[in-house]
Amino acid sequence: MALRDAILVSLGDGPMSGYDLAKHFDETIGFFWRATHSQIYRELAKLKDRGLVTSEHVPQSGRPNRILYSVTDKGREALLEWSRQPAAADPVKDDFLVRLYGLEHMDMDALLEHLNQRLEGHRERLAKFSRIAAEARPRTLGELGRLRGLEIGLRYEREWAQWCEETLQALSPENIARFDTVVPLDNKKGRPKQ
Amino acid sequence: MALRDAILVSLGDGPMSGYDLAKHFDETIGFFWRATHSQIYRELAKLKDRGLVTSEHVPQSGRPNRILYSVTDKGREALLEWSRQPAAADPVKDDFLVRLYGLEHMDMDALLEHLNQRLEGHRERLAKFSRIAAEARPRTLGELGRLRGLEIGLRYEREWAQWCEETLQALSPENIARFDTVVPLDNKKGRPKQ
DNA sequence: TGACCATATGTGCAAAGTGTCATATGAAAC
DNA sequence: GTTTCATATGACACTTTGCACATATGGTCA
Repeated sequence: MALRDAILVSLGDGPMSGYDLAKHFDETIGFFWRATHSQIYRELAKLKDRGLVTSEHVPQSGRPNRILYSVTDKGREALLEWSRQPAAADPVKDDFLVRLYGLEHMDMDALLEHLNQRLEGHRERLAKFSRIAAEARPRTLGELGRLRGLEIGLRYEREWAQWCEETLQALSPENIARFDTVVPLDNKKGRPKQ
Repeated sequence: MALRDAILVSLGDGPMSGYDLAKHFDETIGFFWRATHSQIYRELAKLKDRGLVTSEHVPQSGRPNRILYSVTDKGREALLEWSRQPAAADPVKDDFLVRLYGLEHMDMDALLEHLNQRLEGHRERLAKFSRIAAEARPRTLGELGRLRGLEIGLRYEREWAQWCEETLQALSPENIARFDTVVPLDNKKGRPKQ
């Protein structure tokens, strides 16, 4: 139940509406935790019921009114209590690695293409994170923590990018040629090319 | 919907029972994908309904009978088709990084303790993966793919371990002393020590 | 003898998460 | 003029996931 806490942490930066939070989850905190707007609105309703946040209606002209949420003392206490609980280690769940595990049964051309796409994504995020990290000058504890988060994101993207390059090399036609002597039974239809 | 495919890939190694698969998910494929036995049994039932696997009852003496599942041609086709679909990038979801983001609102002592625990886990898995990788001599495409999977696991654990060390350093009492001038309002009860 | 463990397959239920639709409005693009 | 976009909140259906429980049996250990 960490969506609750991800929201409370986000509201620590100041009052936000559900819409703001959804954007915040897409951008800032998005590397660590994801949530859709429907999930967020539902969770906000629960948080309000339990008294962890308060809401305030802000009329707007032209656009729909906003509902600004703020953390209460009870909410801050809940956060503190949460931080004492053991942190759930996030299990990696990766489609692509499952495919690699069953490499013999896959469409190799498609796999290489996906690998290239993936490499590109990792490179882009690596460049973005590097740029932000280079300019960071943490002055508060909060900023220090966020910089450490950025740092693991950076390492993560860097390693994945390098791994993609290595894997593209390892799975290049020249390199897999010698493995092709072992053709699995079920690939008679599956791999017409090469 | 990749649990389906993770099961089909696992069954590519040969017929297995639900119980076998659950163990397989705990051990071999566990770094990429996780599933509990209840999830697996339910998914197997669905797969059988759709004709992607067949089942065979194997009587045993003493223990409950096993039900061995095998992939059908239709199942192999489904796998191949799946491998052509874009691979879903796995969103990182990490309690601990959310806490770091809201570092000002957390219990620092507890956080440092969790960080140490985490470091230990990463080190253990790093050692384990290194050991396995050192002995690997891939002879088939499948083995090559599994080695590549192991390689990213290794890199992942290595970077996390290093990051934990760096972060422990960065959040050591000496280093955060100068940040302590900015004491958040809500920490009056939260951080009695230090 | 009784508790517990490993094997083996399942069900029930609640929580968590995803995707789509509904509603409302002004501004900009075509 | 009509579509589309950005803002803004919410309902609803659906799937996925995880936990606890149910059932069955033989072996091990205290």
